[in-house]
Amino acid sequence: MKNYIQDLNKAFENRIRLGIMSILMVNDSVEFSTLKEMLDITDGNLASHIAALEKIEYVNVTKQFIGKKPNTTYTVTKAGKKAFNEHLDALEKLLKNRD
Amino acid sequence: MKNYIQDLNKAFENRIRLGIMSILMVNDSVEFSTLKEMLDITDGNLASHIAALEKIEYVNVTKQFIGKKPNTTYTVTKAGKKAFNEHLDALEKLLKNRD
DNA sequence: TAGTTTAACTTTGCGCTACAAAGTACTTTT
DNA sequence: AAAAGTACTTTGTAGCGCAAAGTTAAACTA
Repeated sequence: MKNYIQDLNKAFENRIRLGIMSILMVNDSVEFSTLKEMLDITDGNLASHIAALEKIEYVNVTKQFIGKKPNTTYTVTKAGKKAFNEHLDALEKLLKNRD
Repeated sequence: MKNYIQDLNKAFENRIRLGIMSILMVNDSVEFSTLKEMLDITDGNLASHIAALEKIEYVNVTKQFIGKKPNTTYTVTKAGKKAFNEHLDALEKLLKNRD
């Protein structure tokens, strides 16, 4: 049996980061507040997980003003998409393995 | 968007426990040493993860002697199978979600 | 214009987790 | 008698996850 466990990405082990990525993969751009609501977590917690994904360059941040309000949106980077897809492939193989 | 994140099982968040379960799901009974080799981790680490799965009754342990050697084998319980399948369902839904 | 609110953080602090390494118990092999 | 094998348990450390509180800057509010 090949060891697909090694191919799982540590960055996506946490459920919240898994959630962030799965949302960003199917939405071009998502706001901080939207993510916060979807995931139902505290803003601090979200910020720290996003920061982790930003640091490894899986997620891009865009800060702007919409009207008078600050607005932060996130997108997944090319590297992030690749890494996430590889993670899903590894997951799939791991779980379908029947040696 | 329904929050499938909540349906993910904390017990399976760790990659090693995910690996243990995925192996036990498709093999009736697996030895300690086999698991250790397949997962390529230290025996202490494996023992502690197995202990966690045992404690919540997702895994059964059987100790016996084969010839002169002690032999410990593990099987997944009914509850373990159910929990793992539910976890996989949640994963699938989370990742396929396109709202 | 002082005080409150909103958005998006950052910092703090604590409890929990993961892991390697070392120690243990019992047995077998040398 | 000593070494090795099986399956742990214990120890110690570093890191993580999270809520809560603190921060910044701009914007309404009285």
